[in-house]
Amino acid sequence: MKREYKTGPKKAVIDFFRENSERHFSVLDVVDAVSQSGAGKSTVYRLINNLLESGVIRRFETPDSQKFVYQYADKSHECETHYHLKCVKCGRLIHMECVHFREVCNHIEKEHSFIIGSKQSVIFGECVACSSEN
Amino acid sequence: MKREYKTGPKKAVIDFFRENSERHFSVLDVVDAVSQSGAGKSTVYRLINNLLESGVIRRFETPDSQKFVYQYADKSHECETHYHLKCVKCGRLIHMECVHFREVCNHIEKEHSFIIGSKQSVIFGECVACSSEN
DNA sequence: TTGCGTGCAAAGGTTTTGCATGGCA
DNA sequence: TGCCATGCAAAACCTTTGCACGCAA
Repeated sequence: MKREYKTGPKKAVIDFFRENSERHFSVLDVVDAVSQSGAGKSTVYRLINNLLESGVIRRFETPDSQKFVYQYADKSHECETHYHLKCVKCGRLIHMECVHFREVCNHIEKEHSFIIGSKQSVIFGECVACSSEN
Repeated sequence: MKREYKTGPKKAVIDFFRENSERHFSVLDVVDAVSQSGAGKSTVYRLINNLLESGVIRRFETPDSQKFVYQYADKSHECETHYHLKCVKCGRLIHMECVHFREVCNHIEKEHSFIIGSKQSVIFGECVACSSEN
């Protein structure tokens, strides 16, 4: 049986993600952010992969770069049942409850023969704040 | 003023994407596929970046791997105006015209204050063929 | 005391870059 | 002939791995 230890680096990484849950970071951003706590690079890589697998954080692609970014997955949200909008400008993730959207998903499943994975799908666009800046 | 040359490697890469427009490939897949034509690795990298920028191909993330894949962007489809479903199993890209979906996008823009970028957003899920396999 | 988690350094893999050459127009 | 595109090799980068040690339980 597998035990799990509570350690400094693990706490540092989780805290960092939680305290900045509105934003996303590349692995190296995180390495940088927690380096003062003494956590090494490979540990951060290992932790991020663990957290990703256990669903504590989520992974996103960025439109411009080749790198992935990671963001805290707030478990207080019921992410199984709703949909996600992500602003390509500021990175903000919006958890959207929307009956109409769910109805359309059902429609797509019936009429377009496609089962939408709401967990895997992120709809990109621009949030109010960013679009009003233009 | 910038001229553009018609060259062997360029033709090989574009042809490969066009002839396999239903599927997606990593850069190294393409390197492999066109290697017989004599095209080198760095050239393929450069070509893929060019084609991506000019919109001839599109980039997708893969759910499991750290690598991106690329797929021919069929210009005969009016991708500005419709939506995209992509099967996470087989990679098939479905160009969906759907009035209901468009209505919901308008709804989201008005009520949820979020402007959906239909070009950037890909909805992941499972196509009929793949979901009936289970 | 046990064995998981860590740090360091090295290895592995992918992508980019520099530079001389080749070939399209 | 001019200059863009290419191939090769090296460099730059990012990520994973091996191993010995430290530390939580």
